[in-house]
Amino acid sequence: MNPLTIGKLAKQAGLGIETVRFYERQGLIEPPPRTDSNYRIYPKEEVNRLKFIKRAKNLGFTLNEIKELLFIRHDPHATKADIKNRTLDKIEDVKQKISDLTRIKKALEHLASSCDGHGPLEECPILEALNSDGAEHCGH
Amino acid sequence: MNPLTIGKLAKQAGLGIETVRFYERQGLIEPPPRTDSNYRIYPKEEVNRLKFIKRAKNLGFTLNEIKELLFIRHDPHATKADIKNRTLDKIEDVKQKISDLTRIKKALEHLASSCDGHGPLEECPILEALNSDGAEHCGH
DNA sequence: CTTGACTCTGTAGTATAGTACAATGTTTAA
DNA sequence: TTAAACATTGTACTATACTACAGAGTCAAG
Repeated sequence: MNPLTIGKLAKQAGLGIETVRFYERQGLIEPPPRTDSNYRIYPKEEVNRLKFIKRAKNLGFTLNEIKELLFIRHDPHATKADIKNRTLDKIEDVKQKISDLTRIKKALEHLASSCDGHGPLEECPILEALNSDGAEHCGH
Repeated sequence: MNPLTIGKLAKQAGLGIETVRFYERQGLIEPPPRTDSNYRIYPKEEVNRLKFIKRAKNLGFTLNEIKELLFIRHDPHATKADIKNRTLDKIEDVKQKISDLTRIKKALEHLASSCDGHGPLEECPILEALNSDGAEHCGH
């Protein structure tokens, strides 16, 4: 309906043209159809895939991990149980990340609120935010 | 009390020795004191800093961002208000990450539960997990 | 109908974050 | 007391993820 050239696609996704072609070479997006003059033409939904890749990268996923996320339900030889297991593994990874980030957030909030007081800045360093067990925090 | 050589430190943090020296060159950890024979000796707390770096990296922070997190309250020329503002910015970043991850988690949980049914796998792709506004999801 | 902005392929260069020596010196444990 | 297992500096190499051309062809506005 409103097919996009690579330049428009890249702009809408907030990426460079070269990056889009790079993602195609890496198998993160499908090679799109071409015009008679060999120009790539993309459906507008491709913008969402690129935005997903961009944000997932920001969350610490590598391009390979993102590829797995994108294609997890497309392996025709995998059983539902296989897919479920792989999905459950990924859910665990994501939960761990959320938990780590939540602790960083708490440490930062603690620091921010200590900027309101009159004494010196709290000694409680952000360091303690990610102690391996995530248990106690500055002893209060 | 129980100072560590670089090898023991690296092992306890789950990193390579070369990586620890690399982080020192990058300013992520302080150059430690040396023995008479020029060996680095670390207090055992240094393990926590390295573990923090490791996990923060896994969350999509670059080494420079991690450096900022680690030293945010150590700039002697910054006012409390400066530090507070920088901290509030970082809190916003972290909140965005948590929100993105929460949506990925929901999409994965949806996929996992669709693996239990008898029909074909849900078409709902993980793609929609990160639509820019994060609004609707598969229309159910 | 031309000029400027777009596209193509292919190759090469960059930034980040390590990783792996080589050549040498130190510690430790049999 | 000597061999292994550790440490030192310095340099070079790698993987990941772009980014920037060159040299060519294509499209769209004036």
